[in-house]
Amino acid sequence: MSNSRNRQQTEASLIKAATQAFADKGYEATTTRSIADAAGCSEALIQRYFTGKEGLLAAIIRDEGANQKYPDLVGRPLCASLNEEAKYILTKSVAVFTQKAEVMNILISRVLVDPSFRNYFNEVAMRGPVKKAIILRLEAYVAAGMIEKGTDLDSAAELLMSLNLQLGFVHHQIFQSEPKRINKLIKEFAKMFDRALSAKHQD
Amino acid sequence: MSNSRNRQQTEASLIKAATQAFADKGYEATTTRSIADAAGCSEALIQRYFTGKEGLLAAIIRDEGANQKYPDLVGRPLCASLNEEAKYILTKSVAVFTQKAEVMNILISRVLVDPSFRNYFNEVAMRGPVKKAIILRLEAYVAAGMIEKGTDLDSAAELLMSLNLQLGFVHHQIFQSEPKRINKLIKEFAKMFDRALSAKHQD
Amino acid sequence: MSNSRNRQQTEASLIKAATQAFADKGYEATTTRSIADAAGCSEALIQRYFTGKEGLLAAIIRDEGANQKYPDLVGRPLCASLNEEAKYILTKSVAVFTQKAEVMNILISRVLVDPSFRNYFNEVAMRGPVKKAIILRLEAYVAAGMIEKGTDLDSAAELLMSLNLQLGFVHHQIFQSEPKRINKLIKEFAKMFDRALSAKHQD
Amino acid sequence: MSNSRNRQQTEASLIKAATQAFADKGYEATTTRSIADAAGCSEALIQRYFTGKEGLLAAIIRDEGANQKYPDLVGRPLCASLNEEAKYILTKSVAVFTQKAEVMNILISRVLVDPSFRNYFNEVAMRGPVKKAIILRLEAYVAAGMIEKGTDLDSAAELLMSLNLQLGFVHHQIFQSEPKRINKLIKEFAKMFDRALSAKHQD
DNA sequence: TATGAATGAGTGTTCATTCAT
DNA sequence: GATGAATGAACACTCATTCAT
Repeated sequence: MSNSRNRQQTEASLIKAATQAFADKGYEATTTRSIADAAGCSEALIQRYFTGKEGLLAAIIRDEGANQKYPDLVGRPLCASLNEEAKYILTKSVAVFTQKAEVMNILISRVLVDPSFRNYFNEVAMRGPVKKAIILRLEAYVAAGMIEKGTDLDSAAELLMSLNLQLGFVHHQIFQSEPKRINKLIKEFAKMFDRALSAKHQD
Repeated sequence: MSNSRNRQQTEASLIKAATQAFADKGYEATTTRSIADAAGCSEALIQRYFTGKEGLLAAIIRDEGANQKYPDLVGRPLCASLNEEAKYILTKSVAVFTQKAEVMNILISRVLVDPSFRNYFNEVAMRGPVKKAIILRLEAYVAAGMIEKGTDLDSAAELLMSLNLQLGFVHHQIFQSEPKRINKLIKEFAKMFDRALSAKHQD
Repeated sequence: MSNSRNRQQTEASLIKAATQAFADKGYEATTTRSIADAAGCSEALIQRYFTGKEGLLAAIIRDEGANQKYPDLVGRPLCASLNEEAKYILTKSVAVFTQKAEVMNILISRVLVDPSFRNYFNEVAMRGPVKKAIILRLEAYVAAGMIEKGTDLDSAAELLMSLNLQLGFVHHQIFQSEPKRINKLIKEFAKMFDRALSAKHQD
Repeated sequence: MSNSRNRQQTEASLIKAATQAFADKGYEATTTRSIADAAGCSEALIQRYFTGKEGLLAAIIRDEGANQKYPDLVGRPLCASLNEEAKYILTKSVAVFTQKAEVMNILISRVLVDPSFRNYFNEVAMRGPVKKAIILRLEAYVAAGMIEKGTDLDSAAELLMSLNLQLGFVHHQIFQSEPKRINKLIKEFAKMFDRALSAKHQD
């Protein structure tokens, strides 16, 4: 790792080490020295490559944003039921939170402390695009007559995102609930979501 | 203010000042000096009274736990509908989050960073007692035949708590959504909750 | 010196140590660590008492300005000749430069590097008051008929100050010329000054 | 600019950039990186070509010494009066200070801080040769009967050099007095110099 | 040869904490 | 009991320099 004379590789090492450390101990409690040690390079490179600790944090989030894609939410054929759709979205969400656990932790903990992160978190990083994609999806179900007319889709999307947060962050990350428990909740949440939104069948 | 020879009063001043500061800037970014200045006393008293910065944080959370009560969740007569019940609980929750905004912020941001706070957060401070109260409440509605039989009450409680978090913390605290918007969400969430849980009427 | 629990004394120690160090090695090459060591106290006190290295420099100069007095230039009876007056002023100037050698060195070397010091040096610290005093003095000699009419007193004052600098700073400080040599120069400078300014006697 | 494969050209660029920077901000406050940037080449070349920052400073001064010439002080015919001679020398001096402003600034500010520069400044770079030239010149005026017998020429030369410093450095460089003001001072200084040294006419 | 990646010693500064008064 | 003087370990960051390529 060390002295590799490969800037991109060194930058990647630093980002990886910093991501881990920030997620574990928090941004403030992490020292640049410990990051450099973990990355196997000199502390000064944090200054040179990222113009300091704060720039390294920014790079982590920027990187994450660049990699973030929600392709499979939009382009999929409709499910046979809202239950299945909800199950899919919640499962996906937990998977995303799992995969990006560290960055998620960093982002959320910064949002609590640094007001300038709020907008980013809300509009750019997490909620904005996800919410839009969910609403588009629900509109398709409305068009297919599967969602009760007059349902407020914005609120329905908020409800789904609320469940996403509950499962993917609160349960998975914070309480580290077991997969079995989480799957049970996904199943039940999906069932309730279905009942709450599905168009009532007429006899 | 200082030299008041009144330990209890000074302790209270310190706790109040620290609560504000920790909530605003985060625990790590808050200096003991700024706390002492705001409290109008000497920095050394933080050491003497609370054995340091960390002890002051502990005292804040201990204090909060001592004051925490959920009296009106349990002893109330049942509502006429689940919609009204949900509206009541969600409104109450937003109010509680509003009232205890600072401590909530501190607690949640510590949970993200310090594993030792997780248990406290889960079992003692927030979720444990609230969840139990909600489940008790829902059981009463089951007994009254207002909730569809076979509904998983634990999951239903989780759903309500998820909405609590979404409204009281994510919207109210983080995004600082306007009351109008929050009330709209409460109304729609309650409607969906009602449809998801209510026993189906037989003709 | 150390742990004296006497703030004023500690501040004085720091100022003394810093004055010596700044004069010897220059402001930039002096570390706050070395100053604190020399003063026998903790480095952190430089921050607390003077808000940093720069504040310590400012305090040194402020202190010097506060102590600076030119009482004997103005209130003295006129000398019997301009030669004696010049001798007096030049001797005095060398003495002042000798006494305030360190601060002089610091001030002048900062003037060369930091534009914000120029005004202070010119108007406040050195030239302004001294020049005014000299001109007042020369005017008295004009009134006494001892200075040739039509002599430009401003230029004459500049000449004297130039000689002051040459003797007190260039010779004494920089080249560290021996006292004997400096006294010889004082004598000759005074003689030339006398010839340059004295009113011509009419036969 | 870079990769020019022309060592001499690159060396010259570095010297020029460093001269400017050292004069503007001082030696210590100037970083090798900023010099390399301004010179349009790599930082490492400062090490290779000049064995480091200090060597670059030495090269600047060495270069200056090599270029320094005072040809027109010696070989000129005598002026009609000492007034004119002084005017010539002072004007010349201001011009030289103006032209070599950067190196002058560097040299003088180093003299204040680094004892090893003192000898160089005194004997080699500035005073030695200039003073000798002035004395030679004054001796010619003595021989021509234009300077009062018994005048100490060494002191007279010191006086002239003092005025040189006052005008060329203190006024022009430090206080940045306007040309008008400087010319006025030259005229008055020359007048006083003339009166101080000129042989008295016998009737 | 010239570059830029990399470094380590050292910078001023911060801050929770200790202790004499 | 309360203060403020004092501290030391740690902090992010700087910079002239080294060295593989």
